[in-house]
Amino acid sequence: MPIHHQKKIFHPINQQPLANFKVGVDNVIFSVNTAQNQLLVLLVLGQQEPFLNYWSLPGTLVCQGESLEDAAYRIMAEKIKVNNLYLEQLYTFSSPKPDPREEIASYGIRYLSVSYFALVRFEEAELIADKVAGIAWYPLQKLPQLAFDHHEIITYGHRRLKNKLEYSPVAFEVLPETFTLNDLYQLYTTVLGENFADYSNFRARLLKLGFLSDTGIKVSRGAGRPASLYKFNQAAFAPFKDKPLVFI
Amino acid sequence: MPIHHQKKIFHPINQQPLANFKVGVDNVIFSVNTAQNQLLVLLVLGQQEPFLNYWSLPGTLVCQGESLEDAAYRIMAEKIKVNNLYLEQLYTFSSPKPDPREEIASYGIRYLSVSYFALVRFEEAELIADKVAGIAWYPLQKLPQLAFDHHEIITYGHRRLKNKLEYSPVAFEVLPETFTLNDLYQLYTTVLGENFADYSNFRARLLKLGFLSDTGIKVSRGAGRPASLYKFNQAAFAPFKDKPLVFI
DNA sequence: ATTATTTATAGTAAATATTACCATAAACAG
DNA sequence: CTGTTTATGGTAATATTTACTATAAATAAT
Repeated sequence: MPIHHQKKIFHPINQQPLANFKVGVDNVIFSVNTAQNQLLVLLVLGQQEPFLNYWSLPGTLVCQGESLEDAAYRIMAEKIKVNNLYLEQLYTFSSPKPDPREEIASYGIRYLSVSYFALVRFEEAELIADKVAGIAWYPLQKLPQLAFDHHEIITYGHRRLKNKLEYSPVAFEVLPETFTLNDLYQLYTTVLGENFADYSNFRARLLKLGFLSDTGIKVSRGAGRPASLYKFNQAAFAPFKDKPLVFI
Repeated sequence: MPIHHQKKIFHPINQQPLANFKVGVDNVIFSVNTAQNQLLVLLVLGQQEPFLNYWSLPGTLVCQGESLEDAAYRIMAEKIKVNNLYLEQLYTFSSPKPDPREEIASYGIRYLSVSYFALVRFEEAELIADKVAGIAWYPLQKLPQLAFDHHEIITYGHRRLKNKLEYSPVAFEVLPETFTLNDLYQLYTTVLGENFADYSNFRARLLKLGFLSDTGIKVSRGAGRPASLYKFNQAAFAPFKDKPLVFI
């Protein structure tokens, strides 16, 4: 193994020694199973210490020449096959303690975790079980014990998802290409909870906005009148871009 | 100078060499001059390369044993004397290129900038000119040329400030302890632009919410009927906490 | 001193949006 | 067939938003 000599560097003003960091990226990947009305988070089972036998958020350490976003997209590519993808930075978590991984800790190197928040379509997402002891969608209500502060990160991600849902058309990143208005409604209730506008008013509001186009295709799911399949119309949404728009 | 031996560490999966980082914190500190209706950002004049003679956001490198938030508060304490303070994390910016500072770059160490967003009361904020070539409030509309991507960070911070103002009582962190309803209105127009509810409706809306208490004290500023000084009533605001509340 | 101007404050009527429902349509289940 | 279920369209009551008017209390001008 090559040895890398590195001078200890001091703060130019207060002369305190600077902390050395490795930077990791952890993704909170959400998806919604519309059939079962479940909000899901993707977790992986750690294959080595200190994550061994613990479920955790899919993450990676940032390599040379790689931006944070690069790393976040790399995680996505390594874990999931998907056509459509929404990704944004969530929050940066740091602890003043050194990294828990022995090899890194022994050099007093600290670990910084930049979390990203992602949405994928459940129906078209294919998990890649390569190189991990386990990978699975977990319902947000039934999370296992998680490594480190990953529970906190997920909570933070869920809050962001709720906000996004209310103020942006992010729902259509999570729904299949075509969906019924009930699918859309169920998505909102699963993510936001039960207490908002009733179905009838929700329908009226969304249709009035005019960026949902009826495909004319009807689907019947068990009993009841068949529902129309709708499509999100990107062009018709354009006028609302950057305008504060409340969906629910 | 002590020499610090450090093994080159590789990614456990893909065997790529990991990047080494120094982490910096940069604060976007906002304030509002209610008298002149100016939204201000605090800038410092760099005292050494590569910031020499460039205005930039007040920032620092994270020292050993210091959390990101610690560092952000340290910047505040070093630059400004203030009783009241609002601070939250903004965004983490990274470039895949090594740090531009020669000493750091020579070791292939990269620089990660975690930005924080702060609000202080202009009237009670006392700038500390210690150890810098210059420190000053700049109107957001008249920023000088800035070091690195600091312009981008400020733009991002301004967007966050606008959102905060619309959905949280953050205005009262920036206003003096007591203020007229017109002060409040001017703050909103300065930050958000002219195009929202007229003054009369703005007043009615805010007063109806019930968390502004009239101190009974009147102030006369030039011509016109004297205005009542109001106070933000933290207790009366409590019921609105965590509820989606649109102010404008 | 009187009148005009300025700013603060209160209020109101029309337009719009929200809410809680109801009625009917179109499927399935018995 | 008849009841049940889900989808869809609609309506009346209520609440909110918006544009605007009126009055009060100060300063500025004549």
